[in-house]
Amino acid sequence: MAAPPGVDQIRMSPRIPSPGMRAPQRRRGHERVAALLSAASSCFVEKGYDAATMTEIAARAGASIGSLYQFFPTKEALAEALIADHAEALYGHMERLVVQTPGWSSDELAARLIRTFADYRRRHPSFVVLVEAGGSLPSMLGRTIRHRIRDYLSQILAIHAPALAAGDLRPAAMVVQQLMKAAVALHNEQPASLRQAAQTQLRSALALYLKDLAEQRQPTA
Amino acid sequence: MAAPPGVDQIRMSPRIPSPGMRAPQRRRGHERVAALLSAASSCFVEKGYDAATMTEIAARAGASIGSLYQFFPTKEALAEALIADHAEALYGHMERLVVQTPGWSSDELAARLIRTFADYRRRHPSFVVLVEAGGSLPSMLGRTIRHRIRDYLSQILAIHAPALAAGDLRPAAMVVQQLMKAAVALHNEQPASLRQAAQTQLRSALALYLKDLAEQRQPTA
Amino acid sequence: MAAPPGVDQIRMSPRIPSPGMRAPQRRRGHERVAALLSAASSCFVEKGYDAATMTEIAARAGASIGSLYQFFPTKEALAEALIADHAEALYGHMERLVVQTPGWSSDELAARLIRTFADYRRRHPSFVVLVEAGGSLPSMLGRTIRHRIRDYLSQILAIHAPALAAGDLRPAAMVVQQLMKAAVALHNEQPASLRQAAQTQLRSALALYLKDLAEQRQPTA
Amino acid sequence: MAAPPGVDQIRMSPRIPSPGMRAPQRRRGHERVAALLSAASSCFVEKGYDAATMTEIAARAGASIGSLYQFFPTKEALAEALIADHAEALYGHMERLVVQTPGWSSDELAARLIRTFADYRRRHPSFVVLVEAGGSLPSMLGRTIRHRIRDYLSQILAIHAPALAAGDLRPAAMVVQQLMKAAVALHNEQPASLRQAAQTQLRSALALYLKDLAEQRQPTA
DNA sequence: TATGAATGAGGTTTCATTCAT
DNA sequence: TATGAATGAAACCTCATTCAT
Repeated sequence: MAAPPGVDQIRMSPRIPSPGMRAPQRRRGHERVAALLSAASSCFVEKGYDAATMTEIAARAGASIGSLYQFFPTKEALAEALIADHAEALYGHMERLVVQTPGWSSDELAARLIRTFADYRRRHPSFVVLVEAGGSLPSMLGRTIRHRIRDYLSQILAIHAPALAAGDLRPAAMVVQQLMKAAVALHNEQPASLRQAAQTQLRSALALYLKDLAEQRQPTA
Repeated sequence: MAAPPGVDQIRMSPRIPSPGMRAPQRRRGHERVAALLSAASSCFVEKGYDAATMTEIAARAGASIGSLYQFFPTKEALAEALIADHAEALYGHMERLVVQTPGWSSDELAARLIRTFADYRRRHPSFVVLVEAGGSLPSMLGRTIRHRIRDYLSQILAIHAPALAAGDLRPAAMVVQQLMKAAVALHNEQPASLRQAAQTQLRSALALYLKDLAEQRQPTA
Repeated sequence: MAAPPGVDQIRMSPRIPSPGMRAPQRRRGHERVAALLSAASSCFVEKGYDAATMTEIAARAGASIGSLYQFFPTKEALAEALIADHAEALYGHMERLVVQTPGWSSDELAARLIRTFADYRRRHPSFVVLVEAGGSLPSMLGRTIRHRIRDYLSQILAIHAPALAAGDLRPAAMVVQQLMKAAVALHNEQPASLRQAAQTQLRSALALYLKDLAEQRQPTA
Repeated sequence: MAAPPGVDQIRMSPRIPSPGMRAPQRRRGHERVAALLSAASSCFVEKGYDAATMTEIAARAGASIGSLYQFFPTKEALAEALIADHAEALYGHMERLVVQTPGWSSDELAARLIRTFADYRRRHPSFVVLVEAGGSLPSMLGRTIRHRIRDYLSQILAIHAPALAAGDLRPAAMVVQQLMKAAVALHNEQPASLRQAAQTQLRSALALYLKDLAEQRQPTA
């Protein structure tokens, strides 16, 4: 189930057309779009949003530049289509986590959260690149997604630490979110042994924090 | 003592020229270099490394494009000079922290670490932009600095958690480093009340982790 | 059949794309490429390789600068495409000379050689400029072509002076090649009467040399 | 007596100031000028007239750019000063040849001519570069020098071939001049064995031509 | 629809030359 | 006089985007 390196897993099934993207009408069109998104993804990962060029993306997809613009009217639209695709997948993961949270200890929850995000980042490397892309990609999508992820995390925390004051929910979710980013960032570290040790440590830090949240104010009850 | 928004604090005293930068030799030159670095810093912060243009940087510094290139032969050299300057300041902070660590509890250490990094990021916003800049800024400096910061954190942990197994030192330092990045990232969040609550939570998470490290294996003693 | 002054004769038929040049694929593209090569040729002749600018070449061809770079990714590639075209023509002339050599006296051979080169230079003025261009055009093509021309001359000499020692063939060819360069250079001289007289003299010098080569060691036979 | 490679032999003795060059007033100035000319010479040889930069020339001479412009108000003036110096040396050689011509056979004359020019080019490599420099160096000096050399050659031919019709003198001188250029060009050829063989051949061609000139119309007398 | 050609503003960088100290 | 800073026109080249076939 591993993706070829540098190529994100993009849904090839009929997609909800993102805004700014013309919906392909036929089978042939779908293949094109998938190839274009895949090419875009690997370009963005390898060179970053700014340095990736529409011409090269088209070439890598075996398409002409005109063809690329037929489906994605701007570079930004292309990036946003990718982000939207990736976000959809991430939302799915989060929803599954929310459902499963009730049965988990802090240790288990910590492990699942970190594994989910680390795996996601391995499978969707371009997501990170695009969401972190500086002022050059002036999309609001990143912000929206971050907030939605934060919502999922809030739900999870509400389940895991039911006694937590309502006002502490979002700040805690923000911290957990940052720890997820950390888990993702650690994936770049070399050598592998160090990376794994660090990930173990991070899991431990997260577990401690989650346990603390879960125990908070419970004596009050 | 706060810097004007978007303008990093740049040393105006005679600088150690970074590699690739031509050193000014007259007073006029030093002033120019300071103005150029300051202009560069704000441009990079506002637009990111790629989108910032040499032309605008020169204009903002009230200099001609030729003047800019007199001292910084490439855009990359300019960015690296900035990074090097900022890194020097950061090293200074870290050294002070190392010295002070012995007297601190986990709570105090967590608070100091987070405050140091959050303040630093407020004073040197361009540092973050440049160190995180993607493939477009192909400098190795970021890597070097990250490793050196990690060294400082290892020292701090060795003092704070003397019983920690030597092999766990660096992984733990990596985790702390990621938490510092988190503290820095939280500085962008709005509104302020949420940001402060999140920072409190982060401090708590870090304190828990540090305490856990400090207590580890101590029963053995 | 004379070309307009300063404009080389460029093949308008589908060209073999030189290395580094993107091949046009539509009719419009072929016309563009021909216009661009022609404009480049006259610019190079008038100003030399260094002083000719891509901007002016594009303008002279009635194309935008982007169009120029679409087909020739660098100034050097443009020059090399020109050189390669011209070289092809020159090789054709040389092959015809080789075939005809057997029937000629030294006087005739001298006249034909000189006429061939002088005519060629009148029709392909940019060839000379580009092949002699100094370090600024770091192409290896010039070298290659020079050697190949020398090979043709060696063949001609082997036919014309069959008794010549094999080891003397290439040195003699080099001398003949230099005399060809001289014939080409004389084309710049003014006034015309002087030029013609000089060319007559040069023909005579070449004829003497060829005759001497042809007679060499023949008593041995 | 060999010059360091790549550095022309420039007169260090008080020089006749070229037009456009301010005469240095004192000893110190002379050294400066000599260093600057030497640096310029090697730069021009290595990179060609266009690619050589005033900044690098100054740096190589251990001088500041301001200092360079103190003595040579433009790049062109610098090149012309160099040319003028070299030309002076060449004129000296030619004058000595003229004086010695009467005693020489055609073979000897050919050998002497070729040796003179080949040696000269080895000692003054920048002369060739500058005189051949294309439209970028719009000096008339090259033309003037070429004509003066042609005059010397005419004198030599008048002595060596006294029966030659007056109208044939200059055309013949032009041909000899081209052969000298050939001798100079052959100096670049590799390997050395081939170069020497070619030079022998060239000497033979020149000798044949000179002998022919000398014998011409003599039966008439 | 698909393709490749066309566009041109704008980016980085160079360098001869001038100027102020 | 000597130095290094300042200048800015202009060079090469890129690339998102549009157009014509």
